[in-house]
Amino acid sequence: MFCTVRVVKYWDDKELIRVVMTVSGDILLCDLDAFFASVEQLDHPEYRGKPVIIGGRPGERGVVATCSYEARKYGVRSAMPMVQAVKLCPDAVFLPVNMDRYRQVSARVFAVYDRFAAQIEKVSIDEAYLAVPSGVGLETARKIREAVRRELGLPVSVGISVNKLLAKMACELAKPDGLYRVAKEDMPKIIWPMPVSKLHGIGPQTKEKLNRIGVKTICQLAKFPERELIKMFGAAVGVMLHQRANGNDIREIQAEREIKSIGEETTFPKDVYDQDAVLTTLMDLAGQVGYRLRHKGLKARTVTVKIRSADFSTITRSQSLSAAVEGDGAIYKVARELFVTNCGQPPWRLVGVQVSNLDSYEQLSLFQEKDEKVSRVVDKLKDKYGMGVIKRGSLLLSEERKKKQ
DNA sequence: TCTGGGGTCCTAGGACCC
DNA sequence: TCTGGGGTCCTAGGACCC
Repeated sequence: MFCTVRVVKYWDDKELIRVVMTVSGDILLCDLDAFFASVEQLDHPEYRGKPVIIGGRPGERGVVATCSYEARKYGVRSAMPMVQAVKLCPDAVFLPVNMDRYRQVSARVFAVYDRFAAQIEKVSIDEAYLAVPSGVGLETARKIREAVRRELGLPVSVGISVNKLLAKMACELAKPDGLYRVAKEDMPKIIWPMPVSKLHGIGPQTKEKLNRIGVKTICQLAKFPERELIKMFGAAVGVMLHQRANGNDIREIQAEREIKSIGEETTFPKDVYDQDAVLTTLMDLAGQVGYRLRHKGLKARTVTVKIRSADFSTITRSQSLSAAVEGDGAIYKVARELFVTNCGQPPWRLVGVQVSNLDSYEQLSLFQEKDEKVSRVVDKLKDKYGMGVIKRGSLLLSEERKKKQ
């Protein structure tokens, strides 16, 4: 990036070698406020100023994906069960997730970011880190906020600091619709008094564990002996906690990120007792995963199924293959086998299919050719007529039933 | 009050090889 | 009869994030 200082520290002879890197230059975290809700309010002026809750259908299984700040006043939060959101704010506007539309708007926002920074890391549909030269962070943030507001009508909050962690935390302070800069020297005054749960990377479990040993604030964590943290959380996590509490973060801006896995899962509207019905869903999911895999020009060596029972207990079972696959049928074959041998007793609540160990595309073996040719024809139909046009699942399943008889 | 769906990274044990 | 050390891969689960 702009300037790098490395300090290599040997700790306890040879147990741990730590590298601390200071990167100079400003990091911005741009986060679109209540993104899905903001887009809906933009597209539907009648929703403006009202509590808007986006997620699963009220009354069915599902959670809140995003809600507008008006809804947050009632205590509604992301990831909250829909049933609870309805109770808290029954008069809200409830909307389903319209991901295609949000992706469209997101692309236009990122195009604006592109004009202001050479290095951009897309974190999610509504969040990105930008690297800009040292000293221009604040000015760039103002321009970005102004441009996104003027050109797209959306509020975006921006955190500015010297690394990703502090930029992220600055952004939390900036929300809603603001900007905030945290200098490294501000750590003790601004960040340290906060509870540990506010530190990016500390979730409910780690918070509880820390609280039990009397560590409640980020300041206490920063001053807690690192080797004790390593004993409690393992080397990687222990060091990470210690570094972050002290405001150190060596993660760089990654413009291109390699895809590690592709997965699809479904929670049934009602628990399912019929194994064949689950297998039909599994086949459908395998088809969706295969479609995305091939579209990225990838093949997978590992297939994983996820099975959640009615009592919410969840297991995953995976199998790695000697040769990478990309065909719907090949993925399904492994997933089916894994499901049948591990599914336990009905009813089931959720099934999922995931592929990992990804390789870029290579020559087909004769053995795989037929399945993959069929999958490609199906892809073309889906591209042309939409995802619902054809389901190989029903076709393959009926063949399976014939075999059984 | 029941708890989505898409991911990433880490841990830990076991197999296997040299 | 007691027993190495390092490395890599695989598997399962868990924590966390958006």
